[in-house]
Formats: sequence, structure tokens, C-alpha cells
Amino acid sequence: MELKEKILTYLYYLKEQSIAGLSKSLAKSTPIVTKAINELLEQKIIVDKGLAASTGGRRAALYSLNENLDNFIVSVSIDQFYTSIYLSNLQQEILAEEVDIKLDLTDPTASANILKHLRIFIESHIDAKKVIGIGISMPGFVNSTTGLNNSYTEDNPLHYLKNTLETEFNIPTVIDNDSRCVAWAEKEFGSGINSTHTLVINLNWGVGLGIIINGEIFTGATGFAGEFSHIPLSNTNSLCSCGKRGCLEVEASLKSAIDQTEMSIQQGEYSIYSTLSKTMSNKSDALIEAAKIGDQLVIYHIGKIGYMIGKGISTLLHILNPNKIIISGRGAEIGNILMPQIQNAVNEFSIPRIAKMTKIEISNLHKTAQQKGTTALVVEHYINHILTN
Amino acid sequence: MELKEKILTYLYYLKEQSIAGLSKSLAKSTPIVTKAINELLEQKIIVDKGLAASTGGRRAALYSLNENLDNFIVSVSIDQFYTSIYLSNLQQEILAEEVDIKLDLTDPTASANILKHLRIFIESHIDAKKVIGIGISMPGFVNSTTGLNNSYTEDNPLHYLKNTLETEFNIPTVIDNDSRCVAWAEKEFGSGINSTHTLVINLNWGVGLGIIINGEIFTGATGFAGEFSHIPLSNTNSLCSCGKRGCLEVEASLKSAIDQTEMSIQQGEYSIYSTLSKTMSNKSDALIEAAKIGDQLVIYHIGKIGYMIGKGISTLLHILNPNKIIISGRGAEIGNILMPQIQNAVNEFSIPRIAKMTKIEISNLHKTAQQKGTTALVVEHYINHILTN
DNA sequence: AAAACTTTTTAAAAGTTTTAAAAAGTTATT
DNA sequence: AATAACTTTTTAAAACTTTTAAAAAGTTTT
Repeated sequence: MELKEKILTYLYYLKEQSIAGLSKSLAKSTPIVTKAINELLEQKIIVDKGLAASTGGRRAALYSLNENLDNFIVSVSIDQFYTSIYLSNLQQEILAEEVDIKLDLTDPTASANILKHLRIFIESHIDAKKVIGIGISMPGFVNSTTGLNNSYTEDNPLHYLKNTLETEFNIPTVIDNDSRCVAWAEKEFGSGINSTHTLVINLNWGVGLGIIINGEIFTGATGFAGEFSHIPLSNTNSLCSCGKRGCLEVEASLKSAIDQTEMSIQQGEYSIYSTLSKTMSNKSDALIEAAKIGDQLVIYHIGKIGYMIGKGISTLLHILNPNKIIISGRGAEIGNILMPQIQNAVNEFSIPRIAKMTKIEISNLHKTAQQKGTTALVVEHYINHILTN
Repeated sequence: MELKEKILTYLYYLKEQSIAGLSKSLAKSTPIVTKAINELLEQKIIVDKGLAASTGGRRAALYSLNENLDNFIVSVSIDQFYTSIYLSNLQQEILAEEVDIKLDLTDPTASANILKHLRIFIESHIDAKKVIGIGISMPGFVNSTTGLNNSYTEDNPLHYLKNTLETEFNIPTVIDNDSRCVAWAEKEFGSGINSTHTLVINLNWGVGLGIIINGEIFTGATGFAGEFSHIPLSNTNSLCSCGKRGCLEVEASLKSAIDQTEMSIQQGEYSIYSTLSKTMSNKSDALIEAAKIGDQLVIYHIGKIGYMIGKGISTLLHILNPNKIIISGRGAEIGNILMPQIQNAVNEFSIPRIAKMTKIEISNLHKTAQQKGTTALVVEHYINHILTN
């Protein structure tokens, strides 16, 4: 990435910055940053925002992206059952959204449905020429370089989703795994900001992991790092969707809490969940709502997944010794219920000396994490487009 | 590290190299490498070794460290029960050694004993002024920056072993964790040479892990990454030395194979191990020897630790997605017995798509890994000493 | 044996960083 | 309240590195 692109990316994240600040963040010398800033001012891509508050010496001149630039980002956040589409500007503001479109990824029409909704969304909100890129985040073995989702075979349109959207709209498109996008959001906008070694657990229908090492997303040798959900940690030998037994996912995801709750209800136990799940379209939302109301059964089962997440966290702690572990994704909303059980398991399964090195936190981004990360994905890839036209 | 030091380090590892090769490896331009090489030639620190075999064009001039330099390295490889001391030169040759000194680290005199043996060793083999550094590798939470071993409390001399040796001999001294040194050896001298993401399992009395990410040792946020042996993976709830239950180490180390074998023998089963363990001073060696002879009981118990190591490897595969996992340390000698069971467990507990991305190999460095890594540790830290005098 | 191709090495130009000095503030002292 | 001392940013010059181009030294093909 060229220097100007890096500057613009920083200005996107930080909103305003001085030459000295940029120089330090980018590890580039002041003269060269100054030159780039002056050219960007000339091109009216950035604007002067006056002087910063003093920190004890000469006040620094601040610069930010020009708000009048006609450049926008479309992001598509996909999970197992719901898809959301957002239009945002370079000031991190959401200008339009269509959230929680019911869309089951196992349905053969899923790809066509995404396309349909996105077409209507774009047509009704924005001139496609003003969109610098479309970002997609979805579960699975997504290779962001090839743009392919290897969790689906080649006969499934979802395998090629990125290419399909890109050719359909003729807008640069980028795709990545949902948990990596969530991790990126936590790193840039959440409590991962000052942490170089961060693990982000994306608790949702499944349980994903985004790994940040040395301030960068870690993808492993072939892009498959972070497959947390299928490590052999469970004692019950229930069969996982992946075909193996003993996977963490079976006992540590929102799905498993829902399954367990529904099973208990069938066995005659009372829970407000049985009412809520009929009125709310999203089972996860019903579970979370029930927990917030204080439903005992749901809280019990959420506690159980918390304990298993904690056991998984113990493994991660010992192997990776991170500064911080952030519980993010939809499940972050019930963080207060999860946390005590997570802590219990960590105490039980970790060496205290190691466990105390790592802060375990609940995300403060909640639902917005995936959207923020997916949008940032576009900025990271296509910010140069605001330079070239 | 300054350019000249980097060049010398490379020449230590690779023995001879061209300017073009160094330039590429170091990511530094040819002119600047040329200048440094000429200065080093001038100083007689390196020598011209003639031309390389042609690769299709002009033959490259090769350079290597001057063999007449009077610089040597002392390395001390410590494990739970045995310590070995080596003297080596800058051509990677061992000039003197005292191996397998029986020395139990739990013994309060351990530190004094190491000091005593090392004093006699140095006095009888080398002029201390010619030693560029002493390297120590030992088990435990070693912080190589502070030089402290945090596995021992401050009232234990082993906590300060590095400082003790350094002041005693007045030779620059560096210490690191044994598994990290083994991993470094595999990276530089073993089959990890061309792998950027490598995990090295140091199978010994315990079971350690060295993590290499992007070609560098990964230490985590606070230096404690790789605590593989205490992840909660065991089904039997036996108590571990760390105080927790269910640690991998309890079922996946040479100690556990020895314990199990001895227990079986006590229960009346036959094994050549009972004879060997009386004649050989080192139980691990007795176990390995018995396995090589083909002793059924020992092979059975080694197979069991192999299976558990494989289960641990499955966890690592999913989380870190490395190019390669190398089984190293003393246990590498029985790699052929371990391997089928490791593979069994990997097949059982891993997603095939992920498992097939990673090669699992037995080290070809065997016993020498720790010595090579510990010596390289000195080169990495103190090679500059051959420049300054 | 000459031409075409490869790779290393040298030389010049372009670019970047480092260092030093100047400018613009803030805080402490008289 | 004015001055001195201190901080931090910005500008300017010098030092250093890399990039690019050309030359040199081989090897392989025709």
C-alpha cells in the first residue's frame, strides 16, 4: 500500500490526525508525510481541521478526510440465518440499512436472494458509481485473496458469492470470514485498540475466533487459522455438524444454548423462551431477550456455554498468551451472564500465573462489530479509489 | 541489530553466502551489503571462498566466517534431570562436551552444581577471554530479557542462574526456555528451514512447544506463549504437577510413559524396561532403548502418549494452521513408534481440510537440537563481540 | 563460434531517514 | 506581568538506502 493510501486509511479510523501523529503511526519520516499531506490537501481529498489542543508545546495542525467527497461503502454482513446490508460514508456513519433479512445459508436460493436484496438496496439508495467497494463477511473457510468460500462446494453459488456480486454491480468487492471482520472491528474501534496480541471470540450461532498478533490479523500458513469451534474439548461426545465428536462448538455456541433450552422445555420445564421464540423471528434474539428478562432456564443454559467457552479460552491463554480476549458478536449482549462462568472455567483450567496476564472482556461494540469490520475491510482494500477519480 | 552483525549471523547459519544471497535474505540493497562485506574482509573477520557453482549466469563470489578467528561459544543445555555442557566454534563444530551430568533441578544444590561443572569445564578446555558468550536453555517460565526463570521463586538460586554465571565467569550470558531453543534449532538447522509457520513439540520429560510465526519465535504478549503442556485436554482427571487436573502433560510426556510402564510392571507385566532402568542412569534413555528393542509394553505406553500428543496437535492445527509441526527433543528418537498414533488422533480429532494443510514430521536433529539452538542463541545475542575485538 | 540468455557486480539517480535548527506554544520562575 | 525554561511541531540540510540502469562475467543454445 502506498503512503497516501495508508494516510487515508488512518484518517478513516482516527477521523483526524496531525503530521507528527501520522508519521509515528506509519513509521515514516516527517518530511515525506508532510509532502503527501500537502498533495492530498491540494487534491482536496483531505482538509485542514485547525490546531489540536496543546500537549505542552507547539500545537499540531490536524487533518481529516474531506466530508464533501462523494464516496461511499456498501457492506453485507451475513450469518447462518440473517443478512444485513449497510450503506456508510467515510465518516463511519451509516446512511442506510436493511437489517436481519431472514436468509438461511443452507437454502439453495441464498445466493440469489442476497443478490436480489442488494440490487434493490443499491438502486434505492445510491448511485453505484459513488461506491468505492462492497464488503462481504460471512461464516466459513473464506479465502480473501481468491474471494472463494471453501465451505461450499463449487456447485454452490455461495462458493463464488464475491465474484457474482462484483460482476453484477461492477463495483470492486472484497470478502472475508465473519470472525476475522469482527476481530478487525474490535482492534480498530473496540477495546482492542491498544492491544497488540488480541483474541476475539465471535459468539453467534457458532463460535468463531479472530486472532490478532503483532497488531495484524493472523491467518496462519494457508488462511485457516482460528478454527476454534472444532477443537476437541467437549466431554460429551455429541456429534458436531462437521462430522467429528467432541467439538467445542457443540457446547459453546448460541445454537447449543438454544438446543439445550428447547430440549429442557420439551421435557416439561418452564421458560419464557417458548413464548418469545414464537413471536420473534430470530431464535438467538429470543434467547437473548429471555436471558435479559431473567429467565432461569435460559440463564442456566447460557451459563453452561459460558463455562465451555471459558475452557476453550484456557487453551488459548496457554498457547498464545494474548494481552486481551474479547467476547464479541451477538453473544456479547449476554456477556454479563457468560462472564462469571467463563471466569470459573478459566480459574479451573488455567495456570494462575498465565491467566492473570490476559484481560478477558465483553465487547462494547455489540451487534455493530461485524458491520464496522466489514466496512473497514473495504477501506483497507479500496481506499485508493478516492485518489484515482 | 546492525547490518554487519546480521551478515555474520547469516554466515554462521549458512556457512557461506554470496552478496546477492545475503542481500535477498536480509532485505537490504546490494550496494550496502557490498560495502559491509568489503569492510569485513578488510578486518579479516570473513574470507573469500571463491566462486559458487553457476546457476546459469555469472558465478557469485562466496564469503564465509574466517576459521582462524579465536572465538568460541559455551552452551549449557539443562533438562529436568540432566545437564550437558558444550564448547563449540563458529563453524558449528563441537570441540568439547560433557553430556548428561546427572543433576535434578528440584535439588537445592542444583545451581551450585551447574556452576561447579561449568567452572571445571571452562578451566580445562578454553581461555575464558575467547568465549563470546554462554548460552543456557532450561525448562520453565524463562524471560530471556530479564534473564530470570520465573518457575523458581526468588529464594531459589535457579531463579537467577543467568546472572550468577555471568558474574562468576565475566562472560556475556543469555538464557531462554528449552523448547524455544529447540524450536530455533529446528528452524535454522532442521526441517523447519523453509517453513514460516512452524510448531515444534519438544517431547522430553515434559512436553513443551516452541511457536514460530512469520519465521520468528513467538513469545506472546508477556513471554509465556507455548504452554502446551497444561492445556485441558486429558480425559482422565489425574493431578498434574502444576496443581490442575486434566493437563496434557499428564498423558503426553516421556514421564507419563515411564510412570505408566512402571505401574504396569508393578502389576506384574513383563518388560525389558525393568532391567534397563537399573543399568542405565537415565529413565528416558531406558524407555527409548526398550522401545527400540521392541518391548511390547513400552511400545504400548508410548503409543498412548503419541495418541494424546496427536490430540494436542489437533488443537494446535485448528487454532494456528501451521505449515509444519515437528516432533523434536529426546522423544524424537522414538518418532516411528509415536507417529502412527499421532496420525490416528489427528484423523479422529481434526477437520480433514485443515489437517491436510500441515505436515507432521519427526525431527532429524534428535538429541542435538537443544545444543544447536542454545549455541545459536549466543550467536544471535553476541556475534557483535567478534567485531569489537 | 557466435548469439542469446542469466546472474552478479558496479555506478548513477532517486528517494528516505536522520539530524539539526527554527518556529510556535506552554509552564514555571522571578 | 515579563522572562526564562521547557515541549512539541515544522522546516531545512545532510547522510544514508534503495532503485534503476548499465556493465561485466558466465552459461546455454543455435
